[in-house]
Amino acid sequence: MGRHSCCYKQRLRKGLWSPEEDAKLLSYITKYGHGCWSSVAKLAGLQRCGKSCRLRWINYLRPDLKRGPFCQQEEDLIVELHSGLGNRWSQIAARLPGRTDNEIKNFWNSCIKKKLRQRGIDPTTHKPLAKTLTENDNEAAKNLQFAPVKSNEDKLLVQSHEVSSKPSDFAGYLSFQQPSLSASHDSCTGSPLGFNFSAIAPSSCSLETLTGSISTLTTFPSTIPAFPTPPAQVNSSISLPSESSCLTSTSNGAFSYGDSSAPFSWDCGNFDRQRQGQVHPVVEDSKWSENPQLPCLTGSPFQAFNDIKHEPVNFQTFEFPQPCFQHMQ
DNA sequence: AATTTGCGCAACCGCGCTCGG
DNA sequence: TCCGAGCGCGGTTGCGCAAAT
Repeated sequence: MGRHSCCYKQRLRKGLWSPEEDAKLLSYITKYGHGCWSSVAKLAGLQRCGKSCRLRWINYLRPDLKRGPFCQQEEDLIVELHSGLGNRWSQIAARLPGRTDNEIKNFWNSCIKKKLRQRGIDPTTHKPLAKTLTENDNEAAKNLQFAPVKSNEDKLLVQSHEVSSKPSDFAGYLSFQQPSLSASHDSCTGSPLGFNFSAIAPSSCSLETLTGSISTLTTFPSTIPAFPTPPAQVNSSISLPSESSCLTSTSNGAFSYGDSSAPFSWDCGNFDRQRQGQVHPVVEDSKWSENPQLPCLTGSPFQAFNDIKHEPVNFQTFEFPQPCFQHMQ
């Protein structure tokens, strides 16, 4: 990446156009027409490359530009044309008088794409997102309740509130690789609440497709109960909240507190479901560190994904001996 | 009131094509 | 046939503003 070669060589201006530059270009082209763009720049007295002048004229100064928001008819036409032409914006623009390819491209990327996804349509293929599911899948999934917990570029975490659902149920509804699974439990009673699973979409499958596959299985709740966000810095001991959703046991018996959208989560080691109570987290300033006052053992380090910064985070598992747990009741 | 976040849009960038010397 | 300049296109970036926190 760097300055466009022609601009660099000739020390030409870049960036936003000033009203004076616009006036010069408009005045020149109105009088003489554009002809060769590289000479337009010189003859109009502009410190710009021809390419920049051409773009400014086509996308902004041209007198036949329509401007203003797209109407519904235009939007429908864009969708229709895109289904046949794909991302050939200039060809699409040729069918919409007064609109530029750039304008249509921006409108597509910022608005139409979103609308199509909301309607369960893949904006690339113009086909339903859940095309991999069969009628049987949808029928069988009717009784399941899903709630998306958090998604990132290639990973989807979904929580089921249906107690009776089994991990194998979820795997059956996705034609992707076997998702990794863990159970969630009520922190007070220890009774199962459901399962969490994360599925990693293969490269051939977009996140939208994956999300769409799940969203068509059942209706998502309009609001997802928020997990409490852990404080950024913890100096003293804290109590595990009593809300069942805050405590999630994992397959290896460890438990974690916090949700995947928090900057970090706490994984405090083996948790005895019968022994709810207070623990002393050893998290400080978003990083794990060992609190010397606590008699904890360090386990194997592992890696998680920080959904805020979109980068991997290294974690350390801490195993607390029994005295670290104080009964709530 | 200050800061952060999200979004829309203008402009840039690199690639590929065309055309003339 | 080759080469370079110019042009057109689609993808991407980054600025500025408004909304949210």
